[in-house]
Amino acid sequence: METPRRQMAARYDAAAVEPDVYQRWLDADAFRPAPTPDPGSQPFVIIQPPPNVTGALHIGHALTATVEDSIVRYHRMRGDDTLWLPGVDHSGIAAQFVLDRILAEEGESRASLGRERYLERMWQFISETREVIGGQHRRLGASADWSRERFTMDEGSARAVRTAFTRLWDAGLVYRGEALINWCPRCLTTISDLENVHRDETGTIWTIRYHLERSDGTPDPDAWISVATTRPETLLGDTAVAVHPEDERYAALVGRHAILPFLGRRLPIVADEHVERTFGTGAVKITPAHDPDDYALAQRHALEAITVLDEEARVNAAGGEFFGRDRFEAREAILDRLRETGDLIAEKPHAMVVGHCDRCGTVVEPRLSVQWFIRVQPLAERALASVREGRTKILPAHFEKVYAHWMENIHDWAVGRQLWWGHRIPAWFCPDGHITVTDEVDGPDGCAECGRPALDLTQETDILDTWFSSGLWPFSTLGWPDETPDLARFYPTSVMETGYDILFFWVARMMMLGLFLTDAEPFHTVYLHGMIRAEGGVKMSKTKGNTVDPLSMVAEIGADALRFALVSGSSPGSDMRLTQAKLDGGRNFTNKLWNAARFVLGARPEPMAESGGEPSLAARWIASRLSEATERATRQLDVLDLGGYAATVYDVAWSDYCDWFLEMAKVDLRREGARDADRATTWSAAAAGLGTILRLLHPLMPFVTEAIWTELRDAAPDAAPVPLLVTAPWPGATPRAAAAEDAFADLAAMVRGVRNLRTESGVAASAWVPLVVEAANADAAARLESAAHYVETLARVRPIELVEDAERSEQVVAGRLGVAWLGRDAAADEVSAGRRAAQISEVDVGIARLETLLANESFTARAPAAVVERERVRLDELREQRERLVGGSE
RNA sequence: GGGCGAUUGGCUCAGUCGGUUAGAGCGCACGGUUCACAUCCGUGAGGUCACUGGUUCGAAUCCAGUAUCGCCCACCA
Repeated sequence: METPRRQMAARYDAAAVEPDVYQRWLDADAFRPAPTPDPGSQPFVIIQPPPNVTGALHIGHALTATVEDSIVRYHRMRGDDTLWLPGVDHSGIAAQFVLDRILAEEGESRASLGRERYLERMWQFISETREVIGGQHRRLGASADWSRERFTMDEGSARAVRTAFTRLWDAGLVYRGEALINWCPRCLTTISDLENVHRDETGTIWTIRYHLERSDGTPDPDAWISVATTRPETLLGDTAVAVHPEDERYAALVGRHAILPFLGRRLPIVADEHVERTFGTGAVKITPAHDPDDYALAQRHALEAITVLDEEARVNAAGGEFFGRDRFEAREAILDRLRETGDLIAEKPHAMVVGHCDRCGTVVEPRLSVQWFIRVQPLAERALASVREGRTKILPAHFEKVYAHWMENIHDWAVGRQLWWGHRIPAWFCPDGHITVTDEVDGPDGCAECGRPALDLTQETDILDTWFSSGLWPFSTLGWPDETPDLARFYPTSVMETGYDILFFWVARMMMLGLFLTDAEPFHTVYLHGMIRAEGGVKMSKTKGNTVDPLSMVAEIGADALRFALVSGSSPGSDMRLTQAKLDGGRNFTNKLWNAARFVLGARPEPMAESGGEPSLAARWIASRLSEATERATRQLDVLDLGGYAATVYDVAWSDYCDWFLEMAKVDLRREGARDADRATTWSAAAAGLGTILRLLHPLMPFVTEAIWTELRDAAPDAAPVPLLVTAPWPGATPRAAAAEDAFADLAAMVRGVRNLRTESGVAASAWVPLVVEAANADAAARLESAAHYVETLARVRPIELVEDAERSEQVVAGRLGVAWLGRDAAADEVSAGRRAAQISEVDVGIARLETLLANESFTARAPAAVVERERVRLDELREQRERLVGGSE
């Protein structure tokens, strides 16, 4: 029974093909793990790093999706019990930032709406963006199990958050206390150290006189101590001046007092070893409520801390005449007044680092307040040990050092946020000051300490840092804290794939919380990808207008082409440049595959005979090459070397299969007098090879391979034995054919040599010219004869004449098969003389080098025998080649 | 101030725990209307692997140092 020949479209139309293919996968329910795992299968689980809900996906998300999807599809084909669980992060502060901006455009604000209506508005906003994000992942080909899609603000996450927080509290790892935290006066919330990003800036350092107190308590106009500061406005909160205990300049002053300008406050002069004598004047003004160093010093000396800035960083009532001014206005005003009084005695430029809010860029203000903290040292120790002892591996490995360094110097995590969008801290205050923490969704029954009824308690209004719920993600998504079947089956997970930029923010927190809460490493491998940069190696940013939008790329060149461009030439942890040339390369490769398939399907012999006889050299060779490529690709995917894998499949598909095999297959198929059975054999080999390539390539380029698979399945059921490629098994190991590979190598060398001869001799590309060959020996002659039909077509030479001891042209090519030169017609076109002489001297150089090497006794004695032997063989070959080149003419 | 990484043809990158002639894509030059593909095919030019020293029979690869670039961390006013 013959299948009618199918006609593939002349051009691959990704925009038309991809949505249709994706729908077929969904219809087949291809992305969901089986209801029960196959016996003997290993679980393979990736939990998707949840993108922010705040907007559309950018190119970094496309990279994440591509890498994860490739790995997941590979494992699915391997027959693993594979789950890729997708989700979205509520991204507290970022989401509020975006929504606030939208509200501002509408003339509304957080304040005008109030907490409840604001949160309603947020849910409405994010339900739209969540849809968009899911749709975009599907366009990229993400084979995630959408039925398990999660959100960090869904009820499951909320429950996990309450449980996790309560367990940390019960273990004494959560505390509430007064401390100097990073405050963003614009976002109006605490931020963590990680969200406080330091930038180098050139500021000014001013030197100010503080007059000393006289015995009558008034400032002495003639005696002072000079202090240096970069933040004059904090002067209002000064409560001391500090000097180094061994600084002789100030020794006499320690114990006395200075008088604070404007406010008249008495400032004790204290001695503290942390003061650097050589910096500034050697005397430091101490503002405990607005500087971390000063705060620490104040603790040592039991100094008062006076807050002089309000939430929005304006001078508060404690600031006297400067009340109500913004901190930077106040700075100028204070400097002006100091100039008036003559107490500003120096100002000069000063290189310094200034902390800014990661989200909005505002200069962070250290602020003294009562906050929730997680005591992280005990958590960090375990997280560190897991990596040190190899239970979790980080790729690339050098990030293990970065991780360790951070874990070793970790500070407590200020985890409360004065925001609305997020998980409210499950803590209740009792009028008597007691704190009750509970994981009960409805709150506690009463105060845990004094038993006062629940009605008297009020819940904490602070919410948790977004990264707290993200830190639970690998297990909260699987049902934790319940012992769900998914948790039992899929946890711990396998690979955590994400960008190195959130190693601390996220990976470290997952490790710490995961180990504490589940007593297991949440994943065995962390794969960190690099950042995508624009042409020229610069950062992509919307303001620079040099971003690559993944979705418009998909529309333009297709998801496969984009995916290929993102992965090829990349290595983990290294940034990579996404250039137009690279995108073109992906598009070209997609096109190449499509056309190769179009050729193969169009070349199907009709009617199709039974296969029979020996497979041709081309067929045996490509099978062997694909076997090698399969082994290599498998190895590379197993160690997550995506860039290497992409190169492997690209090379075998383009160079081996298309450039050589298909051209040789054409010869076999079109050869006059070929038997139908042989044609069938060759075509089957072509179809089988195509099937293998499709399977090898499917993880990275799922759409085009699936589309071709559909066609191939109809034409060659043996080559495409299952309905959908997405569920096809990964190619297995097949035997290599060393003989065929060697035979091909010699043949290809001959073809290349002859092509080169033609070009150099100026033979017209379309011209058929005779070729004369003096075979190296009888075996070579036999092999040449049996492969003559290939050489003829591939090198466009006809006829091929085998000779012995003939007079030869000066234009020859020499190889292991023998020496060849173009026949009479071409000889007349010779444009360069002495090619043979040049070849001989080239061979002589090689011979000389090898002779020297092999004469070196320390080489022959110390190098491994196999290496020495290889060099001996090579020398023999070159000597033979020289013999043949020289022939009888010398 | 600490730490990490990079440095390979004009550009972007590979280079398999050292093996002697360093690869690919793009770009470039030349040639091509061969019935899958010009998003293509063929041929070619182009690299003393940043520098210096060391280890070794042998170094792009290992070690030390230098330079340049990049990144991360960091409480000196």
